[in-house]
Amino acid sequence: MFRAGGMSVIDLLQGLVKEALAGAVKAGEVVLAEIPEPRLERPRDPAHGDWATNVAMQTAKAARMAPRAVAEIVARRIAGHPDIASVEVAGAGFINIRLSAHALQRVLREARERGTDFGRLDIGAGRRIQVEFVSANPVGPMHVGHGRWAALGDSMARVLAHAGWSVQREFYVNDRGVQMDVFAKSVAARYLELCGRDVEFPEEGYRGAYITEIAREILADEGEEWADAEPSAREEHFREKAYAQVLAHLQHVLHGMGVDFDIWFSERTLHIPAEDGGPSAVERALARLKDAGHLYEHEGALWFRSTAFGDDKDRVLKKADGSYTYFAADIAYHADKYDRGFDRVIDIWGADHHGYVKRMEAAVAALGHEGKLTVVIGQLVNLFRGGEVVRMSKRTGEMVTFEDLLDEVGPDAARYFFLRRSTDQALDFDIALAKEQSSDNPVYYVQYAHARICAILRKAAGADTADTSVDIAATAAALMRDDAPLHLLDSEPELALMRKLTEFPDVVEVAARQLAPNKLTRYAEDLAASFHQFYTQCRVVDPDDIELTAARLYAVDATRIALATVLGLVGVSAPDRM
RNA sequence: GCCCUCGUAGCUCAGUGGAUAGAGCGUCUGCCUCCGGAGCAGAAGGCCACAGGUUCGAAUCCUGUCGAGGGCACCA
Repeated sequence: MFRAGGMSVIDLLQGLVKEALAGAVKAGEVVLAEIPEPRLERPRDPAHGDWATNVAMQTAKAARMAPRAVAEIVARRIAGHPDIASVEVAGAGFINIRLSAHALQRVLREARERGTDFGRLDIGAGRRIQVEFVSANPVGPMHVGHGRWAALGDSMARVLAHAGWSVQREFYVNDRGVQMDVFAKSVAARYLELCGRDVEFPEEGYRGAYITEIAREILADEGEEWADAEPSAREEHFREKAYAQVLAHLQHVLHGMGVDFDIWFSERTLHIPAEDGGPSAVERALARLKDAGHLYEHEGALWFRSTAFGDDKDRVLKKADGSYTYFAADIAYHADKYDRGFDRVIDIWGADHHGYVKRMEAAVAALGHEGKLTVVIGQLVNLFRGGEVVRMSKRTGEMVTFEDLLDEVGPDAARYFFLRRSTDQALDFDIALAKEQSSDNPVYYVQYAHARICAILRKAAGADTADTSVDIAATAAALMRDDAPLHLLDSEPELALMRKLTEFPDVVEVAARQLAPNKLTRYAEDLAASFHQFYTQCRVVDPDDIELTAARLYAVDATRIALATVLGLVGVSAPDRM
């Protein structure tokens, strides 16, 4: 693991510990065939130091020594380094390390100098990764779960990019199949009703009011000419009109939350013949599996032997009637992804699709890309309003859509709440809380810290603290002194703030590796808390102490940059004023 | 019935095999002559669902039981 740009604190410590252990081995104090990569962590209890490593426990067995004995040897070799204030051996063999104020102060320069690149890593090494998410059927409005998956996918994409991957966002459009037909029939039925015709609404049709809206628009645009048209022609025409309208709507709503896709991939294109008239993508994918010996025929259908790759049962790809299953198209779709050169593919699916994971992994393995697909299961969202469950009826189509929610709580609160829970947890979303502008609402807590910093900067620049016309970046740049005496920052709240800032690159790494954007919101709240504590105890702008003011302004601005950066990864705005 | 995910403070949830298991909300008590009180400090609150196992060490890994949600089509 290495990081673009400067060396982070954790890298420094890891290097120190490893060097110390290697030195001990070389000197014959410890006998080890292999030096492990030491793991550093922030202890929960501050009495255990700033950082701790359990490397002595990891190696004690192989070295045939007591863990504490190994720890003592390593500790002795680290002590005395200018970045280390103290080293202690504790407990079963932990090595507790306290950083010198000097080492902590360096993170402020790192943040200031790197700006929005603070915490940027190179663990992706420029490799290409695709995140496919939302992929809602273009037959109606998105539900709230789609909104959560949109926030998840987009934030994952952001944090992966920050970790050095080359990221593409993709939306798979299921624009063929039974649902599209039902959709078309539903619109046609409403249209005929509007024309005063006596029609029976399809039993399994979509009953949402939006269907009538679409029908009404077609009627306004094209009149009643379709009422007497041949039914199949009418349905095909309506399907395309309605599809285009819904797709545009999906794009509009997602854009409203700051989620924009690079590619909208049409399922239909997988079924049309190649440009040279050759076989379709689906046919090519099946041929590939067939050549590799993974297909067989049974009872008139063509099957994929997915059980050979860990699936529960084999799956049909081509039905007895000659048509392809959805799964066949999905295999072709994934084959296409890898053909496009992605080193890794992430699919975010709703919890209702988790039964589909094994077969998809089996297919990807059969195509020769084992291990390059990660399916993330996004759990659903339960809506509450002031503690009361918001009831929805699928039958009547009455529901609170994602768009409704976005209109009511706004994109910042929506995204922040969607990301606060781990991905595999069902989410209880309280609309009343998300709208509340108080400390009960974590998104405001974090944004308030940022706005508060901006107010301090305005104050320091001699402007009114509430003057919105002040350009914060320019103000900060003008105020900061490269020679600010950072060594004055040695009180506990100041040190705590700097310690928290040193964690940021690590948070980015963990969030990217675990595909866990909820680590970002948690960190944002921790950092905001550290700042608020600092603010309460440390007066920043003090005309009687120019030097301390310069140093604290430097720390405050480093915090502003870190807050803005982490909020950027979450996809939430960092307001100058609230 | 089989498969997947989840059971952690009154509530909502963090917790990458490590030390006395954490946060927010809620409850109770304090803090504004001072840069934004949308803030800060403190108190109370736990058999990490249960039972075994793995090891120096388990909320975390394995097995079983109980409970919650979801999935089990030649649908998409």
